[in-house]
Amino acid sequence: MGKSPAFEKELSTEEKIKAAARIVFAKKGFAAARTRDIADTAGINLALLNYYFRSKQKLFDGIMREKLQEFFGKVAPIMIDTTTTLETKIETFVAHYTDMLIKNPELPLFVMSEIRTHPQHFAQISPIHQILNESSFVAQLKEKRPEVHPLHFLMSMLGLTVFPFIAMPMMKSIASLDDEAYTRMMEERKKLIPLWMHTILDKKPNT
Amino acid sequence: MGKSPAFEKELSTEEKIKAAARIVFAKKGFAAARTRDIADTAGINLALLNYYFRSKQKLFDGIMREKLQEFFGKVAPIMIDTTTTLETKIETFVAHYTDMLIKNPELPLFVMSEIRTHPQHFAQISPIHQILNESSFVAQLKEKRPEVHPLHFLMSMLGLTVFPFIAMPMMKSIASLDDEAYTRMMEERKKLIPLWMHTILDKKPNT
DNA sequence: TAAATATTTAATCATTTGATTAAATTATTT
DNA sequence: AAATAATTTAATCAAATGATTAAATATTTA
Repeated sequence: MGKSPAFEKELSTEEKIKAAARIVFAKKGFAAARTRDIADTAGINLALLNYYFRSKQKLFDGIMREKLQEFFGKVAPIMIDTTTTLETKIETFVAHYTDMLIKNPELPLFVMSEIRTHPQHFAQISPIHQILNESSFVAQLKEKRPEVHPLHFLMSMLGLTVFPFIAMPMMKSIASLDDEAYTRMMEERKKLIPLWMHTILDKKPNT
Repeated sequence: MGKSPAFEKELSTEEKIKAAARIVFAKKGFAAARTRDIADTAGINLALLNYYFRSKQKLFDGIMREKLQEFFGKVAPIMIDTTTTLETKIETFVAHYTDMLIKNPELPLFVMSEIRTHPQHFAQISPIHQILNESSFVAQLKEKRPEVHPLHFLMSMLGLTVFPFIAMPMMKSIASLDDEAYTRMMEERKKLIPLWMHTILDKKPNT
């Protein structure tokens, strides 16, 4: 196959395989990714994949654990922090996630697909379940809007932040935008989303 | 394997195959779906799949075209309609999509995955590109908030409406909800999202 | 420096899969 | 009733794939 990515030098064979696996699994998913694809991308012999990782499935599991940790690992500390205001939490979350997803736009679809097909992998990430059960964030939401289930606001904040990355190819096509223009829109949303979240939180229905 | 779904009677063989294909492809995606899975689910002999559809890929393409049409086919008429207000458009869109996705919660992930891996399939759906280029909806957004790119509001409305279905397994797990409770939350959002969209549209930044 | 260990290679294999086929059966047409 | 067409079946096949293996090479250790 063609030239390997630039990571070919300086990395150990094991790290080369993982780097290649991140690329190929994110792009194609588990079933459509071939071990030959991963070996070619890593620039190594196919047998080494089994030598280091025992099987395709084990390699995938390791990459997925890492990706789930990357996706969810930082959200819990933001939400649990009792020293920050609700406004700060929202701004920190939106800024952090937008930056991470600009770097890894395929991550949400990758992670959500895996959670839908293998929910048991997700259940193992214990910090996630603290978000609703014992987080300062939820306590602050309940205090501000006790009549609305806090999950509504959580999924709205996630929807406003993450969905544009999930729908990125569609949105770029609809609006004829290139990557750079789309990234600029995502940067704009770092300011817009916290503003919107606060207007949503402040707005009570008229009755 | 096992007992076939209830559609086994009354449908032609061709329709049985398509119904089974919708189930298996939505659940597993193209690569992980085996033609034997589809045949078993349809309760027919494997060779009939090729007799009627020529190949797995052609069968998939037909189902995907149908699903893309289902996902996008109704949004354009809502957005292009020059006789309805912006408020009505938002309410109609949210109500329609929420109802559709309650019935087909795996549809957004299925469609978004395909658009990401094969954007050329999406490019063929011409009504979608009318949404930004010549729709009443966008004209109304520009009139109301000329200083904000209308794509922000489109992706926000989609994010608020569609993302909770993409993240449904995750959200159900986090909040320990069953399907029925989650569906009730989605119904609540039919009222909440239009309200939120209007507060977002009405809120200008303080300067 | 020899032995032990780790890594790598090319070849190979078992299994799975999508597709094909000849023959049989059923349905339709003449 | 016979001929034709459509549908179905069981068996089979070629290709691809994940995994294995023996042998060679490189590195480390005593």
